[in-house]
This record gives sequence, C-alpha cells and structure tokens, in this order.
Amino acid sequence: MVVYAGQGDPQRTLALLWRASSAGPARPARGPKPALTVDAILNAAIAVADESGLDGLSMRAVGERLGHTAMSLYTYVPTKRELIDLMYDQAHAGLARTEPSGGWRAETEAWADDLQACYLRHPWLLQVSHARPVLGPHEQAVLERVLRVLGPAELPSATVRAVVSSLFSLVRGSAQSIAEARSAAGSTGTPDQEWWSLRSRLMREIVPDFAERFPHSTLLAAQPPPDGADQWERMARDAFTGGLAILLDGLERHSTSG
Amino acid sequence: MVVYAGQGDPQRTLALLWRASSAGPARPARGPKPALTVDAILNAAIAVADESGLDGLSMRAVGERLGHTAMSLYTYVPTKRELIDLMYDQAHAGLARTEPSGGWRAETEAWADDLQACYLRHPWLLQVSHARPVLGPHEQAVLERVLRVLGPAELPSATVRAVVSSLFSLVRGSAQSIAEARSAAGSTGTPDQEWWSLRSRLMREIVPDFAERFPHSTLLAAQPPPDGADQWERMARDAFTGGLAILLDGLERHSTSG
DNA sequence: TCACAATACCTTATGTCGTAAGGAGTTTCA
DNA sequence: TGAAACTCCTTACGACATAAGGTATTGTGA
Repeated sequence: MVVYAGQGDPQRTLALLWRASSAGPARPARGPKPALTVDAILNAAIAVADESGLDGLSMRAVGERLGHTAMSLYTYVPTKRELIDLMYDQAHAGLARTEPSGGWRAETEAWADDLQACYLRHPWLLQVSHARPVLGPHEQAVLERVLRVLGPAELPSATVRAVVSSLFSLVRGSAQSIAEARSAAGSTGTPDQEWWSLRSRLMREIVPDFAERFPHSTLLAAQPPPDGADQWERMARDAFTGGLAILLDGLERHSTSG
Repeated sequence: MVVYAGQGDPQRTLALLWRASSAGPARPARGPKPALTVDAILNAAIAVADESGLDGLSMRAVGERLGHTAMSLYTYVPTKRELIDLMYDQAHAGLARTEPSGGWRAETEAWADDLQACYLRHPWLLQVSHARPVLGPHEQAVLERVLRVLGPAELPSATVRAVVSSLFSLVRGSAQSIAEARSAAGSTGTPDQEWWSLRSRLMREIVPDFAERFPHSTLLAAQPPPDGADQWERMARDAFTGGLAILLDGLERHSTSG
C-alpha cells in the first residue's frame, strides 16, 4: 500500500528535505556529539529497503544496520513517515544523466529511461505515493531537467504541465509493471512461459466461458507476444516505449519546432 | 505503501476472485451454516477502506462492522492480502458505463473518465499495486471495455498493448494527484491559494536560491494556473485531459480509421 | 435415533511494529 | 562547578496479523 507523504510540522520536514540550517543552528550548543547523521540514516534505510522492500523497512532494522537502536533514529527524524519522505527524495539523487544531442524528443526519451532505471534500482519507490505537495531537492532536479529538455519545443504552459504529468505517470506505471514481472519471476523461479501456461490452464478450468465473456481480451492474448524467459518484462518494456512514442507523436503536433 | 498481490495458493485465490464453485462444493456437507459470505465481507471491508483508508483497514475493524471477530474472517479469506485483492476487484464492479456515440476517441475518453471516477470513489485503490499477474472478473471487464472501444481504430496488437497500458497509467496517475489534492485540502482545511502562498514563503526562507537553481521550474510556477479554492484539483484535472488528448492525438497517426 | 465427522466462530497467545516516557551519560556554557 | 542541553538507551504500551486450539452447531451414516 502506498505510504502517503507525512503531515507533521511542514517547516521541519521542509528543512530536513533541503538540509537547511536556517531552522536551528548546525550544531547545538551543548550535549554529546551526534554519532549519526541524517544522510547516514537515509543510506542505511535505503539499503534496507533495497534488500527487503518497504515491508522489511522497520526502524529497528535501520537502527541495527547502523549499530544503534530504533529509538536513536528519532533524534534525527521525527517519524517513520518523514524518514520515507526523505528516502524518497534521496533515492532520486542516483538518477543517471544521459543527455544525447538529438533534439528534445531524444532527450525526453533519455530522461524517461533514466527515471525508469532509478525506479527499478529502488522498486520500493513505486510503493510511495509520488503525488506529494512538496518536492525535495533531488526530485526537483528531476523535474527541472525534463522542463529544461522540453524548453525548445516551445509549448504553452498548460501543455507542459499536461505532458510532464503524463510522462511521470507513464514512467511510473511501466516501472511498476516491470518490477512486478521481476518479482513474480524471482519468487516463483519458473520461467514466464511455464508460469503463464499454468495460469491459462487454471483459468480454463475455473472460468470455462472466458472466451465468450471477454472476446477482445481473448483475441489480444492470442496475438504473438515476444517470447523468451523474460517475456513479461519484455512486454512491459515494449508497452512503455510504444506508449512514450505515441505520446511524443501527439506532442509534436503542439510543438512549434517539431 | 503499495500492497502487492498476494502470493498464496493461486488456485484458491483465482477461485475466490471468480467465485468459482469448481474448487469445492458450494455448501459443505456438515457443520453450522455460515453467517457470513465473501461478498458481505468485501462490502464491509470496502466500506471501512472508503471511510478510513487502507491504514484504517484492519481485520478487527472489518469483523466488528459485521458483528463478528477478526478471526471469523479467516474462514472465508486466507489472509489480509487476499482480502485486499478481492476488494480491489470488487471495487471495479461499481464502474459507470458512459458510452457516448462519437467514435472510438470519445468512447475512450468516456472510459477513462469512468475509471478515474471509480478510483476517486475508492481512493485506497490507488494504494494497491495494479500491476497484478491475474485479473478478477471486474477488472477484466474494465480491460475488455477499452479493448472493445479501441477495436474500430484497427491498431496493431503491439500498439493496442502500448496504448492500453498508457491509458491505465494516465488515469491512475492523475487520480493519484487529484486524490492527494483533495486529501491535502481536507486535512488542512485551508483553501489552496492560502496554503500555497504559505508554502512559497517557507520555501523562500529555507531555499533562498531556488530561482537560480531551478529556473525552469520557477518559470512554470509563475505561469497563471487556474484559480479558485480547488486550484490544485483543477490543475490535476487539466493535466489529465491535456495528457489524454495528446496521447490520443498521437494514436490517430497509427489508426487506419482516424 | 444417535455418535461422530466436519465446520463456523470464538478466546487466547505470539511476535512484530511504531513510538511515548523517562533515565543515564556526555558536552558546553554561565 | 553546577546545571542546562543534548544523545542514546531501556522499558513499556497498544495495535496489528495470525497461529493454535477450544466449543458449539450441523448433517451424515450406523
């Protein structure tokens, strides 16, 4: 289930996200020197989430990975929700920056590929709601890049908003499909084709009138998909490149400099 | 966080999803008459989730709403995960069926609007991963409808797959934005404009060099957005209709009968 | 008719979680 | 040289999913 953005003290959250020193001195006057930093905690938490998913992400697990207790984290981070918000932003720091020179269309595709790769490196990102009211610096940088890339297309601002939002949806949705394909393949261990034919047999047994009730679905399923052990991931990838191409085709109509 | 599809006994899950009687007799030979049904449990669970979100959905809450205990549910449903899978499918049963007569484009838009409305009626749907290996009957019906609607466009099957997957991503992504806008508006109680200007003031304080670091983002934010108390939801809706239009524009290039 | 098998639902128990409360030790300022 | 301010810890609490097993209820076969 999606973790929604934390709703604690917005000032504190913002300051943490942007690592601002304005909301308090950098080092408090008295007391022992902190053994941890927010960044160290984020790295540990991201490592835990990469290994065990969001379900495996507990305050205890993060604390232990740092040689500390769960409670020690609360000195640096108000709640688990805010920790996840910070992780979400931090994970976007690792985004590659492939910038081909081939016009805005190629650059947009490169941006989408980079973002998708980031999601697939940290699949738990897909379990965190992205529809957040405020962005952290790294998410903001991702947004800034696609806006810069789309600049030469000279689109009206409403179109820019629409296309950027659509691009995020496409990248995220396809990454979800790919991640699900991988997780299914990994957890069952059986190649996709075998798994698929088993599923079909079961369906024929349980829903014998499927073909009559869902003729269009049946027809589409009969069309040749890509084959191979990773056919599910391949299909998801093809759907992504195809969908992106269609969207950008449509966009070229609106662009003054196609 | 996203709840992934349950991975229990796939036969049992499939049989439950499709309410198949093939995996066991409809009424067991002996024993007390069941006081509940899977459908009653699903309706109660959906009501709980509609009221309190997925976070508020506990086996106890569902059981108590039915005048029973949490454990009694386990007679009908193997785990909470499978319950959520069943809820996910069931919620799609309430999808409206607006079918204008204006060609595949208008019908596709109507389908997208209906699906988005369904997501917004049950926002917790957006917290459940949709990238599931098997569909229930109601999800399948939603898919079937868009395939039927797209039929007259006479697209190659790879294109159909791409556009359908993109459509789902777009609808889901926009619904997420709208739901987030509503939840923010509902929880703070302040009109969007006020909230937004407060946020801007905070940002100027915490990240004074924002405009230099993110010139394109700054420029876009300065473009006039729709105004009003619900400006955030309006923006998300505009982005959706705009993105959908762009996608369908692109699709018309591929269609033999535009 | 009656014992028993099969079942529904319950109480209880276990282990996990986030995090509140408050204590002990450390560092720096007055 | 206190004492304030801080970090980190132990302990505790209530919520959660769900395992284990008990009890009551129903229909079947003798």
